[in-house]
Formats: sequence, structure tokens, C-alpha cells
Amino acid sequence: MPVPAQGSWLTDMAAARHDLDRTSTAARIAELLREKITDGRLAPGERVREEELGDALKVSRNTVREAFRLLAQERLLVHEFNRGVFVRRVTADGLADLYRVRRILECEGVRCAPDAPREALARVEAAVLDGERAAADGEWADVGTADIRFHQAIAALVGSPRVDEMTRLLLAEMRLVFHEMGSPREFHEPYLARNRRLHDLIARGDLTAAERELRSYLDDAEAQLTKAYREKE
Amino acid sequence: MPVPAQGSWLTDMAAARHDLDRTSTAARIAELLREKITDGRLAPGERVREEELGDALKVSRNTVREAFRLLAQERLLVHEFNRGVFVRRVTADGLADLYRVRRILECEGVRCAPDAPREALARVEAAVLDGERAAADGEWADVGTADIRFHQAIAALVGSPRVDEMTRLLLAEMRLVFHEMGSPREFHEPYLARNRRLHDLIARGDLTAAERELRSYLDDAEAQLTKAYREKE
DNA sequence: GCGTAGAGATTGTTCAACAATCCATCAAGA
DNA sequence: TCTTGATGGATTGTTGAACAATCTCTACGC
Repeated sequence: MPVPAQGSWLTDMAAARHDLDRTSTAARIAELLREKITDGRLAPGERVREEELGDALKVSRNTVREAFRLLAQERLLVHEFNRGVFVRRVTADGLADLYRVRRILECEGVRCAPDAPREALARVEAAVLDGERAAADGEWADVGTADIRFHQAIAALVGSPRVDEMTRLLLAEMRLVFHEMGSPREFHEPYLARNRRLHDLIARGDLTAAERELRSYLDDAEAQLTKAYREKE
Repeated sequence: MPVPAQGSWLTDMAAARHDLDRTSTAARIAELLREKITDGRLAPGERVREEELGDALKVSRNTVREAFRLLAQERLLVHEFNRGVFVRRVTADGLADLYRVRRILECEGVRCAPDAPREALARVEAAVLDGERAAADGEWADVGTADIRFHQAIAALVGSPRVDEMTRLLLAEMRLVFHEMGSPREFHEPYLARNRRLHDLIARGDLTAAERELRSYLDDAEAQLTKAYREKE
């Protein structure tokens, strides 16, 4: 049989392989739950009963349990042995750790910006624009989504699938934090301008200033959230 | 009821909570498999049949499947829909990505060294000593284990549970790479002295030199492994 | 107020069955 | 000979029911 040339259409097919393989019922249930959780329709701390969910989706308990295991490993659900599964509640300590890792990954993204492909930087700007547009329309939930996509894009400048995945989980957990405090507008509005500035600094190639801006950005956001956390207790 | 003082013994109890709660059968099976994989007794690419394993352990297929899901999320197993689960094979691309993230996390560890507690640095030195001792005894498998513990300890200087966990998964995957090439001695021996030097630089507080040393360390290791990978193909 | 005991609910685990899919093999046809 | 298509066995995917183990709440007695 003929050997396909490097970079032939066959290579593309091989790369697109994962799009083709069907997904298990458990994986699809997990996806549904993920949406409900990131939407905030399943609130942090809320319990998810396996029989209840199984009946609602017309699937067996075993399948539901598989889905639970997936999301528990993703840190969206917490599985307490013999007690059940709950939507994760992020503690103040957890929040600090979240920001610690965000600082590491996102700052690395900024430092990698010069080596990043043009499309990667374009995605950063796209997220900025989406946020500004959503703010103009008063769609504050969408502003939050755009903000998360912005930071995802920053970390993606590293160009590492692993970093992308870690950031995805990280930011999904951040959504839990936002939902726990329920403050879409007051929280996201002031950061729109900073997203814009951060992007411009990166695009201009002033990485030192960009990293400084990002760090102060994250410090401020963390301080604000932590303060709100403490007040809630 | 009296409020416990910050850092009291109650805090310790709460932290040790997870040691007490019984673990599910699936979690224990996962632990068994994890050992077999990191020991190399389950080789990369090898298939693990669910019925076979269930019979061997006298547990039901469903329970085995749960264990598979856990390890698949840990990236030790690969789950191919309708085809089965296999011990992960790390590709050359995967190897490069592993080192990309290791550089990020471990270099951050070095930079955080001044703020790290004394015990954290002690663990770095302990790993160095363990490696040297194992080498003197000719126990090259133990040298590999000590090397991994060394790098785990470096990343742990960050002081973040999340970084610890990410590094744990990362290094478990590195073991797969080592097993795939089956070269314990030739590979680990030259790095013993470098581990020692790296620790000394950190202990001395010369972080600039330490980070440079670590980067060159990782570059060399990656190059060596990548070369061996290419030759195997 | 405190400890105990029991009832009900929920999770943990097993088992058997069937459906869906994969894989190797083999037969037919160009 | 090579390709194509069909067949059957093996393995995974999913279900539903059953029972055991554990938790949680309530009622009771002290």
C-alpha cells in the first residue's frame, strides 16, 4: 500500500480522529452536568442524587455513577463516600490556591507570547472584544464567559495542550466561585478595561509591563473575592 | 462550644480527615493498578480487560469500570470507546509537552524556595540522599524513584496543593516514559550529581544559578529521551 | 441535655442479561 | 493476488434489580 506523504490529507484525518469516535452515555451525562454547573443552575454545595438523576435522564444508576466519577476528577463535583456527590464549594484556601496556579500559568502565557502563533493572540483579542460587546449589551453573564475565555486564551499562549487542559479545569472552578458570590456585574465590569490594556501590552510586545499588569490584575481580583468570602462568614 | 484556636489540634484532625474515611473498592483497585503501572509490571500499551481483572480481584465488572475511569482521568490509562482500556503510551509530542510543563512548575518551585518552609527544603535533600544511597547499593529502580521524589519535592516548594497534585500526575506519566525505554541505570546515573548540585544551589540561595541549572538539566534529559524515542521508531 | 435505638433513605456492590461494536477469519469475485 | 463483503466470537456498553452497608433523622428514655 502506498505510503502517504507527510502532511497529507490522511494526517489531517488522523488528527481529527477524536471528533469521530462516539462518546459514552456517561460522558454525555457529564457534559450535561458540566453545563448546568457552569451555568449556575446547579449551585455549589447542592446535592446530586444518583437515582433521581438516573430517573430524570432515563439511564441506569451505574451509568450516572460513571459520570459522577468523571466530574469528580475534574473537581466540579465532590464525592463523599457513602454520603453522596455535591457540587464543589470552593473555600477561601482553595481560592488562594486557585490564584496561585493561575498566576503561574497565565504569567507563563504572557512570557511565551512572542513565540505564540498569530491565531493564539487573535483569540485573546477576540475574547476582549466579546467582553466589551456583551458589556455594551448589558449581558453580564456573557461578560463573565468572555472573561474566562480571555484568561484561557492567555494561558494558551504557552502552546501546551496540558496547560490548556489544566487551565480549563482551573477556570471552570473559578465559575463556581463566581456563582457562590453571585456578583456578575460589579465584579466583572472593572476588569473589562484591564483585559483590553493587558492585550494591548502583549500585542505591543511589552512583556515586562504586561506581566506586571497581569499580576496586579490577579492580585486585585483575588483580594476582592477573598474579602467577599470573609464577609460571607 | 468553645471556638478552637487557629492551628489547634482540631485543624490537624480536619486536615487528616481523608485518611480516616474508608475508600471505595474502585479506589482501591485503582491504587493497585497504579502500583502495577508505576512498577512497570503493566507495560505501556498493554491492554487491561475488565472481565479478566474483575475475575482476578473477585469484584464485579462495574466496579472495575469505575476504577478504569479514575485512572483514565489520571492519564495512566487510555480509554478507547468500545475497544477497551490500555496503559498509556507517551508519544514524542506528549514527551515534549510533559517537559514543557515540568519546566514551568519546577522552575516556579525554585523561585519560591526562599518562602518555602524548612521541611519542604529538607524533603528535597532527603530525596537527593535517597538517590545517592540507592546508587551506592546498585538499586537502580530505587534511584529512579528517588529522582522522581526529588522533582516532586522541587515543585512542592511552591507550597500549592494543586501544583503538588499536577506534579504527581506529571511524574507518574514520566515513569511510563522510563518504562517504555527500559534504561534505568544509564539514564538516571548522570543526574545524581546534578540533583545534588541543584539542591546545594537552592540551599545556598543562589536562585538564578539554580534555575539555570534546572533548565539545562531538563533540556538535557528531554533531549536524551527524545533521541531515544526517535531511534526506537 | 445526652446517649441509644430503630426506621427510612441513599449509596456501594454484585449479578445476569442483552445490545452494540470490534476484530479476525474466511469466502466470493474481479 | 488483491479487494470486498459476510460471518461469528469476543469484548465493551448499558440496563435493571437485588441486597448489603452506611448515613441521617427521629423518638425515646434517662
